[in-house]
Amino acid sequence: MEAYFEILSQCSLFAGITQPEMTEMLRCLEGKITGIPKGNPVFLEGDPARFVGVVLSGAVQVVRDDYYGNRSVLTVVSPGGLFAEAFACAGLETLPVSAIALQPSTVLFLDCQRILTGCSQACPFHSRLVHNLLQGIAQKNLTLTRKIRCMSQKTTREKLMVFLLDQAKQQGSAEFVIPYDRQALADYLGVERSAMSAEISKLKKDGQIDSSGSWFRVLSPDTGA
Amino acid sequence: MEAYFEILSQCSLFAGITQPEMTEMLRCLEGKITGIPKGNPVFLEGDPARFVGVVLSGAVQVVRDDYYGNRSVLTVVSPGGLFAEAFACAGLETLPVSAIALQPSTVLFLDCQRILTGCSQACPFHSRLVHNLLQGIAQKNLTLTRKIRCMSQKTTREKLMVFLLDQAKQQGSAEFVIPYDRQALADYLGVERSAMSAEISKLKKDGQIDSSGSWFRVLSPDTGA
DNA sequence: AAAGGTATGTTGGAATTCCAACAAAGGAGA
DNA sequence: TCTCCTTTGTTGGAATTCCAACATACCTTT
Repeated sequence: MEAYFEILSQCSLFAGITQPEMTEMLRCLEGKITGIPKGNPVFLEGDPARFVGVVLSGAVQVVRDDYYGNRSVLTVVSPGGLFAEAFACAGLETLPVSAIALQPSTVLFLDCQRILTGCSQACPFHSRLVHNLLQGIAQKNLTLTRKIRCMSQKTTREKLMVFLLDQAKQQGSAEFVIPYDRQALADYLGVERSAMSAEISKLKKDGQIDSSGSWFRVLSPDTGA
Repeated sequence: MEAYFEILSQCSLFAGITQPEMTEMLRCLEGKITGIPKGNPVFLEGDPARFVGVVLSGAVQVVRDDYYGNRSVLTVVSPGGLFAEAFACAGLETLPVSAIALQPSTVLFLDCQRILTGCSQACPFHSRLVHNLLQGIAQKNLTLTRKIRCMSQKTTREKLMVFLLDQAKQQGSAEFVIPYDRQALADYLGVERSAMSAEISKLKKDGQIDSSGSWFRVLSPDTGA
């Protein structure tokens, strides 16, 4: 278990927790480490949603089947990544998704109730763990909300401007660098890359923004005042 | 404070907590009840994001200003509703939004750290409170994810089908009733109401679905097998 | 039953987006 | 430096969506 300390320390769930604390904690939580052969399920839709998973090695793909059984990939989780935490914390009885090992993988399962309830020994790190869990889910909440705000705009131009103004506000400056290339930005906004590129050009021509690569500047609108 | 028991008991944060427990808890948490005149701010952007708010009476509007100062309404919170919880839990130092009382309102503020940390008296209801808080945010997470899954589809038809298949799966039946009228559904999916109505008609004509009002049935696709 | 109002369905042209194909601009490696 | 490959920008026609206007259905009130 100690072999995975480095990976675990990168997991948001264990932020600010040292190795000795972590080993004690894992014992206390009765965390279970399981190896899963490539292509095998980590869990299946309908399984009880009791556990959060941490990928220790390999890669795990979370997939969802619609009513007809058409499968779509939701996420791919790398070592250090957490998964299924929202389902467990939301109080779902069963999982609405499946997870499959893309490579031979090692996964740490933690009982969500055990994380929340705290142990009889009043282990002092439970509150930290809960804090981390809550913080992670709340942050994801904010990123999802931001994305929806962009995607809700009607036109590509509006989606872009909402995104860029949000970045400017977040980074506290009219000049900033975005963490996406054009294709990733288009995917994020839910539009066509080429159409988006064209729109960026138009925004530049119209004097609304300036940009070069992943660098942008939003220009003060001429109020005419 | 007891006057608000009925409202508080409807708040997701206090689910499963009885009145005597609640009064003890509020004392323990040092909850502060404040009256806010109509039109006055409940809090302003930039204020420390330490508190979660519960509307006890009136109505509170959460608004966001973009980089240029254009204001947009994010939510309107009614009595029993929780707000600012994601910001406080995500660990933001300052609030990225403002809140304004639409009517003369009463708001209960709770220190988020105090909720999470637990009190020295080992008040037995803290864990329930944390559980409720986490569960609420996790559930919101799932609803946001669902919405994004629909909105990410390219065409109105695909958005509709993803939504309907998701409903069928959630409700465990090919027949179900949706909790939206046409306008609300269009807003949810981010499309035009009239275009969506037309698309529903087409889907019916194509034998993909059957519907009447808020009742829908998704029909098994003819696999040709 | 009539009238008014609201929600829903339908339609046609304007506007926008998608799509595919290609051009241009870098970057990495030989 | 040259070549190959990836990323980004540009363009035109096809497809889709928006928008506004109107028709129809349903519900409530009188």
